[in-house]
Amino acid sequence: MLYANIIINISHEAVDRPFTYVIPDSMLEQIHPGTRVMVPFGNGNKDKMGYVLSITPNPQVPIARLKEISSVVLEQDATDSKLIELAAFIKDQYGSTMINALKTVLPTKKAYKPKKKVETTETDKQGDIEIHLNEAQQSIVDDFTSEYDSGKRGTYLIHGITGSGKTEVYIELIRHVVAEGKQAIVLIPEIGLTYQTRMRFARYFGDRVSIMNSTLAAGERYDHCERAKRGEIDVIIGPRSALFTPFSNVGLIVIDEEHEGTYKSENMPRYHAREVAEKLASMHGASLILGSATPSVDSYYRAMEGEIKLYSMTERALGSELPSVEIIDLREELKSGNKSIFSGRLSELMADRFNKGEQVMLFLNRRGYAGFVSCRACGEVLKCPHCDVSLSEHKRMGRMICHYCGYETPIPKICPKCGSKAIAGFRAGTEQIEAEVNRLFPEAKTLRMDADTTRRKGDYDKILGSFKKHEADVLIGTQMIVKGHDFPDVTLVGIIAADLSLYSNDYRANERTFQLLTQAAGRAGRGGKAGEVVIQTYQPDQYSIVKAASQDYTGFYEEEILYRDIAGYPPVQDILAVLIAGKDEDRAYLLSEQLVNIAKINGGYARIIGPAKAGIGKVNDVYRFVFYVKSKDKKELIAIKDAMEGYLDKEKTDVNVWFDFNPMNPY
DNA sequence: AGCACGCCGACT
DNA sequence: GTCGGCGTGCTC
Repeated sequence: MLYANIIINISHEAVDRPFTYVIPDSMLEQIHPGTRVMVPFGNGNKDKMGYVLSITPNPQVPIARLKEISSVVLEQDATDSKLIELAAFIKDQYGSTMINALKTVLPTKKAYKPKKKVETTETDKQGDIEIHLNEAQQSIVDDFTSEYDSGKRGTYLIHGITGSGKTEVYIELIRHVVAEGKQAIVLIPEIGLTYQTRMRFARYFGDRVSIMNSTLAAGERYDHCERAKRGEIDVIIGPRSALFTPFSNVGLIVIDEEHEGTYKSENMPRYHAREVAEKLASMHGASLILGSATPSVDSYYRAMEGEIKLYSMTERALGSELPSVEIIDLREELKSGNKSIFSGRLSELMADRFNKGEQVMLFLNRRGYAGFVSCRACGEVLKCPHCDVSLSEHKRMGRMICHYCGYETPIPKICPKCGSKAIAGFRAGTEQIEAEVNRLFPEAKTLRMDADTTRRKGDYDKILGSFKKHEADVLIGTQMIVKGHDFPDVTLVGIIAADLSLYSNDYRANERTFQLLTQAAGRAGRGGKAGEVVIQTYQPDQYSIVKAASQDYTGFYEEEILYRDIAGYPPVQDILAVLIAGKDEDRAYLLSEQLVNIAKINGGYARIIGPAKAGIGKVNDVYRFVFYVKSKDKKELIAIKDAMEGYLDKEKTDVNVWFDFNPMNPY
């Protein structure tokens, strides 16, 4: 006998969980995850509509209490059942409860107050504007559309250097599928679209395109969903959650900047938008386009293995030259007595640009004025009393902040341990760079962009807009200034400390460094003028830095994949991280040992590393342990995860367990 | 969300 | 005695 776990279509917290029903033999064929059924519910046995989540041979509830499904709904809502099937996929792949998977996938049913009307674009009407494609762009469009028209579907990777014009290619491909009455989903990294790109899409698709903001309120998201359901839009552009737009017939999914870390969810379930998009594409019979100037090693590996098709664009669309890049060895600078943040070469070039009235971008891979505060007399480091990490200094606010739990305390004047006054923050931050620029070039106007100066909605656009209007000579910032913005007057990019992103103990450190440097360098010389890039580093021989300087992606990839292969890291092997957290340290450790045992019993070739105290062993007074399971066969890892989930279902414990496949950050 | 069960006030 | 108030709690 088979049973169905069903969620009742009532929008209320209290019944927002599955109920089990007997599947009558006559319905066995028709019932799958996502099927809409009618079931008797509640004391009055009123017929309610529900969605089948999953099918199981052994129900959790005594069989005597179960009722039968009364009927299968004739008109199946294809979009809803697709999304539920997608939720089931997410649950299976990443490990989570079905409810959590559903919550990430289904639009909020909550009613919303229609406040201000949606921002309207004051653009030209949809239609026939030059799109002019160059040869490289046109050949991709031709190849893709001919495959598409012959009924072929699949995943494609467009490797196009910065400025090669990927957006125009996307627009052409989308136009092609939209012309067939299908819809398209375009994913962009959380950081948002530039104004120009937004305008370009609006120009081609008029009011048939909807752009989701990453700071979207629940009500607004609901509105997008309703419009999509009513068939009022053909194209949705948004962050990873835009995948869950209830379209009836998706023809194409585009993931721009596919290497970006924001495509991996940091909440439970920790799904990767790339993988979910591929599943969604196959459900709809759609194709998936991945695009990047610096493809993820994961995707490029798949292209090299012949799993997905690779397109390359190696020239800038407007024909401007790639910038010339110099690597400056900071060790030599120190030897020659230069203690400034800027090397001699960088300050020389900055002076030159200020004289010419051109603009400079200074990039630092570090947040705020942050960094730990330590005592130079006794060596004491200020730590969070609740977490196993050092506190970060936020000078402007005069406070020390824990980036893990939010704990705050004033910046101390004397060392709490020995009373010395020699207590101070280390490391360069964007604030310090700004101060240094002001000191060396008092006439240069500076703008700073980092987590502190972009706190409010609109700050981001304001700073970039102001820089674009040339209201400042220098833009100093973290990661967020390197994303695809065109500043034609920028002819110099300075990377202050290229190796900062190498110091994390994470296998992706080199990949991340290469991507950041390549993208930062790509900001220089986008107008007619030639650009120069200065990369300052203490490790001038590191391959990720050398290859970024020569803008040599394949060279980087070849070195990187060699290392991944030897070390057994993704994409050559898959990793399942299991995080165990509990207030009681002993119980948490005991459970991690039990789970390791289950992994050993259920795994054939999988290797297990741990359990060990997590890198950050305590957060908010909760103790954390971690172990990793590695295998060349992802299915094996999923089976191990399923076995552990089964154990946890039965065991009932106050210790929390999370799964994370191919984690983006070490635990 | 619905619907029943439940334990106290004013009604035939 | 008993009809009905809606507070509380459960729904496979």
